[in-house]
Amino acid sequence: MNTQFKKGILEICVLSYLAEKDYYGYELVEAVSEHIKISEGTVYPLLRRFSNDELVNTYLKESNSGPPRKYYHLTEAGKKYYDDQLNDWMEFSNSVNKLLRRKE
Amino acid sequence: MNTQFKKGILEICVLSYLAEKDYYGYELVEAVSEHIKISEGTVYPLLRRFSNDELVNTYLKESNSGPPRKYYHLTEAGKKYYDDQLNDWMEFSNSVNKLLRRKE
DNA sequence: AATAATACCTTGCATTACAAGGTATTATGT
DNA sequence: ACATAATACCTTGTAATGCAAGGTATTATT
Repeated sequence: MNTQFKKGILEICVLSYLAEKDYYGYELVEAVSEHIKISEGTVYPLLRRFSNDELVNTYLKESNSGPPRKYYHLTEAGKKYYDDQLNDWMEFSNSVNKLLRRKE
Repeated sequence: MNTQFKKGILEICVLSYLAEKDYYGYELVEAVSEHIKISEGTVYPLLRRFSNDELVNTYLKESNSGPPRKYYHLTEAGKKYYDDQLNDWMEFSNSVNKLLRRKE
């Protein structure tokens, strides 16, 4: 799959899950990857950015089957950012589809 | 509009026009920009790549209202590449939409 | 003669995804 | 007990692409 297509979209995908409930990083990799392959090397830096921009806050939680997990919780700013990005994406993909179907 | 969204897609947009008829660079900027803003600094390097990969061939034609125009013509390889890219894009955007609507 | 419009082009920057590497903990197989 | 796999975190360097900002040259307009 064309890697370039993913630019900017994987961010929305991750936010979409975080809008539902708190996730830890590894869990997000698996969840998103059910639909679109995303790498750990993509997710962790992305979550770090969210954290720096205060779109999420984080907390650690012990696991009984492995190392401790770092959970990410969407802030109000994060929810707003998600809504905005989602709107932009819808507009964008509509524009692309209109362009591609302009001959009909 | 989020610049990242455009990565890889503008290529398909340009190909979509070239699949119809021969265009010159400046004309492509205007045509695509009716739907999605694309810069000259994007189009010319992109067309250069197409040319290097032999997805297009080019010819010059005088204009009676300005400098000569460099036209781009899609090769057979270019058509195939366009079809493939279009398929990938459809698959990709379907996957994204499925992910975003998974809760319904 | 000066400005705008057309048409071509390049350089350097910003952004993001990923492969490939690493560390540490717990589970499983032998 | 020991080795391997699975889980879970992380970083570094590379590749790709879009764009702003610059440039050149031709023709049209004022």
